[in-house]
Amino acid sequence: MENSRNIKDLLYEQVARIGKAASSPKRLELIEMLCQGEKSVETLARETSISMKLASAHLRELRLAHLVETEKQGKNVIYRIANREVAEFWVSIRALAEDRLVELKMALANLTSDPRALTPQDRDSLVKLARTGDVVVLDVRPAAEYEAAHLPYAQSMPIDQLKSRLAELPQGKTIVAYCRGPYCLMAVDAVFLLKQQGFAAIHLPEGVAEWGLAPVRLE
Amino acid sequence: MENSRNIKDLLYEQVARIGKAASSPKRLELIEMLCQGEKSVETLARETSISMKLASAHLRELRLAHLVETEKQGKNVIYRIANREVAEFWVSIRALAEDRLVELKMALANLTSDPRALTPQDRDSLVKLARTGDVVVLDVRPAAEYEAAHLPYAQSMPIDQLKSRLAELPQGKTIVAYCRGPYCLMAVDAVFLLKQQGFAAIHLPEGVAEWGLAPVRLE
DNA sequence: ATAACAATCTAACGATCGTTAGACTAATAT
DNA sequence: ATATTAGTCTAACGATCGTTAGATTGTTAT
Repeated sequence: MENSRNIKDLLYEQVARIGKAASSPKRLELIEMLCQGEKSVETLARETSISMKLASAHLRELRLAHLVETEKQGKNVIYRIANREVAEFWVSIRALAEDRLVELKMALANLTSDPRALTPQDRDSLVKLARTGDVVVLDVRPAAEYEAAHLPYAQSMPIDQLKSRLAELPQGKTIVAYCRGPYCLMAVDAVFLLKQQGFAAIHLPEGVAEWGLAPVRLE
Repeated sequence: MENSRNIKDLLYEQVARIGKAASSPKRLELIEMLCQGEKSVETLARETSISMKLASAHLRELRLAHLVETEKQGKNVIYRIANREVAEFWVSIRALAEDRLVELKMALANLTSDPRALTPQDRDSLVKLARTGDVVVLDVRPAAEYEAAHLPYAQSMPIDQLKSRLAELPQGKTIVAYCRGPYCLMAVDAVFLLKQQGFAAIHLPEGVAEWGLAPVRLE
């Protein structure tokens, strides 16, 4: 019957709303930013290198797709990801893109020769090494993002403070630096700087979203 | 530096290609159809109620995003899903849509009061019951799709043959009918018919994609 | 009250997308 | 060789989208 066709059209149309939200590069970047923690429109615009007007327009789309939520705080509007499932979706669509699109695979290979992703076992080992203090896990994102969520036993040292705080780091140990994820290049820069200064540094191209850690609300 | 901005733009743009492919209702429906097994453009157009020209145009987009592959067979072009990851993505974006979009949740609730999804344990139990023959798992999709992939111990009985083949079904046992997935209504119709005929029938709103079963190539 | 600021809303532009029709290509059938 | 069938390519239409500018709404500071 033609009725069931109408029902089907309606169902697929709804799912397509999510696809549409994920069809713009800037909206994806905004989602990744929000996976790091809640942020104001101003901050989001600055971090993604777009105007506040454009950021507001894109965030509106994400809000209409119920992927993000807002809260007014003084004269700022704070955006946050709706729930953990949104972060999982971001990781999942990115994984499919890296699996299917050769252009993306090559761009990432050019970027860094680091291992692309850790297996769950790798992660367990890393956590164990970090707990015992055999390696130092360094979170080089802004402090607020570290507060919202960070990898187990990680230490906060924002990239712009790194140079002046090198003395806090132990000389003999391996340093594992991470940031917002594989498309964020702060940890790449950090490793470059650390190696220059004689440290044994490794780049971990993952972040809290990849580890399934949802950011907490901050006051 | 502005250079890292260019790199980032490039990376997010690639991921957005996948989002763009998933931003059209018809393309999503085509993906779901292909999750059932490989099909010609003609078949895909008929099953999704669109013209062959439009189907060809949409399939082209999916091909450019490397989500589907083609093979020429005589004067037909056979489309198939690129790999299992694509099917997983379809299940994942649909899950997010059902989680976030109230409209979708309500539409599905109106459609049927059946349980929405089975837990892994539920699936194990069902397989066990099907193996021992305590329930009959009925695949009401076209026979070719059953051939390409089907749930464990399922029996093929296409919806259009169901009425004439009722004698093949045991009277006392519970019959679990499934089709292409929660947005496909063939199993709903089948259960309606079976109940009318005095059978104890249940609708399973899942399909091979939800069970992580990749369709095999047919000759 | 007035000014400054954060953010949204409205309107507008060019670019892209969904859809359809018509010409075209390649494979099969007569 | 001609006709038929399956599918793609091109061009074109209106609709939607991304982006920017200008006006507007709240909120805070003076």
